[in-house]
Amino acid sequence: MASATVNWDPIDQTVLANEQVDSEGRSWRSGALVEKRKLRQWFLKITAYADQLLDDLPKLEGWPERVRTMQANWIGRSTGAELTFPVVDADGHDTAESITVFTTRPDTIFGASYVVLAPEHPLVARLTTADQAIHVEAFCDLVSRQSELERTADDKPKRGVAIGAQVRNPANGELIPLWIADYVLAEYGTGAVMGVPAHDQRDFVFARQYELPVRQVIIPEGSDEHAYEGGAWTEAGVLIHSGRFDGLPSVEAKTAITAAAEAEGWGQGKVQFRLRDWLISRQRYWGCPIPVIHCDSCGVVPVPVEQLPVELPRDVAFSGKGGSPLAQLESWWRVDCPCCGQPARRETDTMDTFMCSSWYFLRYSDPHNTALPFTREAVDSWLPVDQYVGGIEHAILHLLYSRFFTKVLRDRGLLSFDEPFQHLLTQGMVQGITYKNSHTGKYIAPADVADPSDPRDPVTGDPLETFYEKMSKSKYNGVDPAVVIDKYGADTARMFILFKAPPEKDLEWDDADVEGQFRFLQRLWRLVDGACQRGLSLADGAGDQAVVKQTLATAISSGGLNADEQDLRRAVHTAIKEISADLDGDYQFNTAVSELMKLSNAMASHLEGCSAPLACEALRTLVILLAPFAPHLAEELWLKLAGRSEQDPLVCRSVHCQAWPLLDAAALVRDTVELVIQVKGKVRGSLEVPADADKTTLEQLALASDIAAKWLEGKAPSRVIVVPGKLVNLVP
RNA sequence: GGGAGCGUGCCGGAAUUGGUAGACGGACUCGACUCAAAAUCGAGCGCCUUCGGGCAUGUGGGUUCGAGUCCCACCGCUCCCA
Repeated sequence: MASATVNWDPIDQTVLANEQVDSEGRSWRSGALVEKRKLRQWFLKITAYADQLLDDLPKLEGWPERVRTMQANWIGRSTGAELTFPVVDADGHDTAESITVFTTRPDTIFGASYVVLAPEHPLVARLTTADQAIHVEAFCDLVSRQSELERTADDKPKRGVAIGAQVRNPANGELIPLWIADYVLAEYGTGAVMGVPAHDQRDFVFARQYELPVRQVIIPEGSDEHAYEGGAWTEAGVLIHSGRFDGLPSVEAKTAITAAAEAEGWGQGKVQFRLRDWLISRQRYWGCPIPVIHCDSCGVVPVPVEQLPVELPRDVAFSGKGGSPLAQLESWWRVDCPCCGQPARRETDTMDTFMCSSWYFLRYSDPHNTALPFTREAVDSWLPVDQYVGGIEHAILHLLYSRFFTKVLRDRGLLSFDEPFQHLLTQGMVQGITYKNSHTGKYIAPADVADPSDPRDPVTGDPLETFYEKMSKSKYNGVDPAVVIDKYGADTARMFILFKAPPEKDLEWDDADVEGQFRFLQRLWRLVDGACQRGLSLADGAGDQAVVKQTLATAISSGGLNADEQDLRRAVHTAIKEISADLDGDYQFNTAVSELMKLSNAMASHLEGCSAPLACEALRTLVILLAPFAPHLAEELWLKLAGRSEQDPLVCRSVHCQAWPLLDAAALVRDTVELVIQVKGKVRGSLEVPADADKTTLEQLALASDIAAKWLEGKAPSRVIVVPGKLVNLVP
C-alpha cells in the first residue's frame, strides 16, 4: 500500500491503473478525462517482474510481432545512470541537500547547463528562494491543471521557472541554476533531469526559450562542430569540452563516465523502466474485496485464511454519489481485528477487474475443485493455453497482467510454466456501415438512408459520407447478428463472417455479402438434393475410403477413370488438402470457405458424369468438410444423403462424428500440365505437356513450339531456364 | 519525432513464399427462362490498342532469366509510444 498521485476517473468516481488511461488521457471504461489525485492505494509490484516480462517476449513466437513490440514499449527499459548534483548555498558551498537525476545520456554531463525538477518534487518548496517564491507557486498551480499529455507532447511549448537555487555539476564543478518545468514528471525516474540543450531536443527548445547556455560536448565523428540551427545533436559521436573524456566515442563514454561517477561517489549505473506498479484499488462495489483489515494498534492485518473469501454485502444501497458504497455500509466494514480483537475497519476498496481476468484461464483446468483454485497437477497438464483469441485492445492490459500472474504463481511453486499463452490471435472487429453528413457533422442511421447508392441526409438532402467504422451507438452503425440469424440462420451468419475477411482483420459488415453467402448454402442444398433425386446415397458407408479404393482398383483394369471422374477427384482432394492446411496453423477461414465454393462448383459441372462410388466420395467429402463451417446444414445434408438414417438412434453417426477426410495425393496428379513459355521473362503462350516430362524434354518441346519460332525469330536462345511442371523461360 | 504493420480491379480479398497477378465472392453488364419481376442458369468484367501487342500490384530506382513477393529511397494510411 502506498500513497501516490493516481489517475482519478471523475465519472466512475474511481482510480485507474496507468494501462487503463489512453493516449488522450481518457479512461478506458468511461471515456472521461482523467484527473490527478493524491491517495493511499493498493498496488501489485509488477515492476519486480519488469525484466522477465521484457526478456521473455522473444519466447512468444506464436504472438503477433506488433503485440510483442507494444509490450516492450510499455515496459520501456532504458539503461543509464543516476547522477547526483549537490545543492550549493549563496556562497557556492555544498549544502547537505542534493538532486539526483536519471539520464540515459551520462556521456553528455559536461554539457549540462541547468537541472530541472518536476514541479511536484518534494525539494521544490524547501529550495525555492524568497524572491522566486511567488513565481514558483503560480507556476506549480498552472501545471497542476495540465494533463500529462499537455505537459510532455513534443509540439507543446515547454514552460518553466528558475527557483533561485544552484547546484554543482559533479563532473566539472560548474555551478548551474535549478529550474522547475512542466515537461518533467514526478513519477518518471527521480523526478529530476539534467538539462543538456545541445544534445536533447526538449532541453534545446527549453534553453532557447529561456536563454540558457547551449554547450556542445559531442560532435559527429570525423566532422566539424555541429551548428545549432535545426536543433539538438542526439546521435552518437565523439566527446569534446569534457575534460579527461575528450576524444572518447560517446558510446564508450557512457560506461566510462558512469564508472567514474561510481568511483568518485556522485552517481551509479541504473536501469529505469517506464512500467509503474499496478494500482489495483478501485472505489467500486463490483469487484473482489481486498482482503485486509485496518486496526489502530496492529496496522494492516490480512484476513485469516479460514475467513476467506470476503464476500460482498447484499444489503448495499447505491446512492450514485461519489465513493464506494461499501465505505458507507458500516455493518459490513466494522469488524474485530483478527490479531487483537479490538474494533477495526475492513478495507472497502475492491480489486481492479483485471485481477480476476489475469488467472481465470487457470481455473478451467480444475473447475470442480472446491478447496483450491486449481491443483498443480491439473494446471500443468492442461496449460499453457495453445491458442488464445482476443482483441488487440488487450495487447498491454490483460495480456501483460496475465503474464505477470503466471510468473508470480510459478515462483510460488503453484505451476510450472513461464508463459500463459503460446499462440495469440488478435481478431479484428466488426465494422458497420456509417453515414455522416460532413456539413452538419451528424451521423445518419442506415434505416433513414433511402437510396444507399446515393446516400443523402433525409432532412437537409446533403450528400452523405459513407465509410465503415467500429460499431458505436452514437453513430447508428451497429449490426445485430440476431437479425441475420433470424432471417438466414446461424450457418449463413457464420459462413459470412468467416469468408468476408481473414480473422485478424476488421470485418466490414455488408448485407449484400450475407445474401451472397446464403445463396451459396442454398446452392449446396440443391446440389445434394439433385444427387439424392438421382438415387445417390451414403448409406452403408458408400463413398468412404475403402469403397473408393476398390472402385479405383477395378477402374484401372477396365480403362481407368473418365475425364469427369478425374477432374472431380482432383477437385475433391485439392479441397481436402487446402482446407486442412487452412484450419491448421494459421487460421485462414476465408480461403477455406472459398475452397468449399470451388469444390461445389466442380461438383456442379462433373458430378453427373461420374460413377456412383466417385460421386459419393465427393458428396461425403463435401459435407464433412462443410461441417465445421455450417454445422446445421451439414448435418441436414448428411441426413438427407442417408449417411445417418432418421430412425438411427446412434448419435455417433452424425456428420460431426465422422473422421476427417484423408488426402489421396495420387488424385492430385495430372497426366498433362500446362507449360508456360516465357521469352525473356514475358509470358508468350503455353503448351500442353506430359506431367512427368524431364527438363531436357521440356526444353526441347519449348524450343520446337510455334511460340519459340515466332518470338526467337530463328535464333537459338543464349540461356534456357526450365522449372518442371511450371514454365520454360527462353532468353535470347 | 521513434517503433510496428500495411498499400493488389469498382469493392472484400487470393497468389504453393522469387515462377502464368487478380483465385473465391460481391457489385455491375449482356443473354436464357418469365406476361413481368424475383429466384435460377449461361456469358462478360484491370487499363490502352492500329487487334500484332503494349501497360499494370502506392511512386522512383536496384538485384534477377524472372519481382506483388527481396534490397534502397520517397509518398500515403493504420496502430503503439512520445
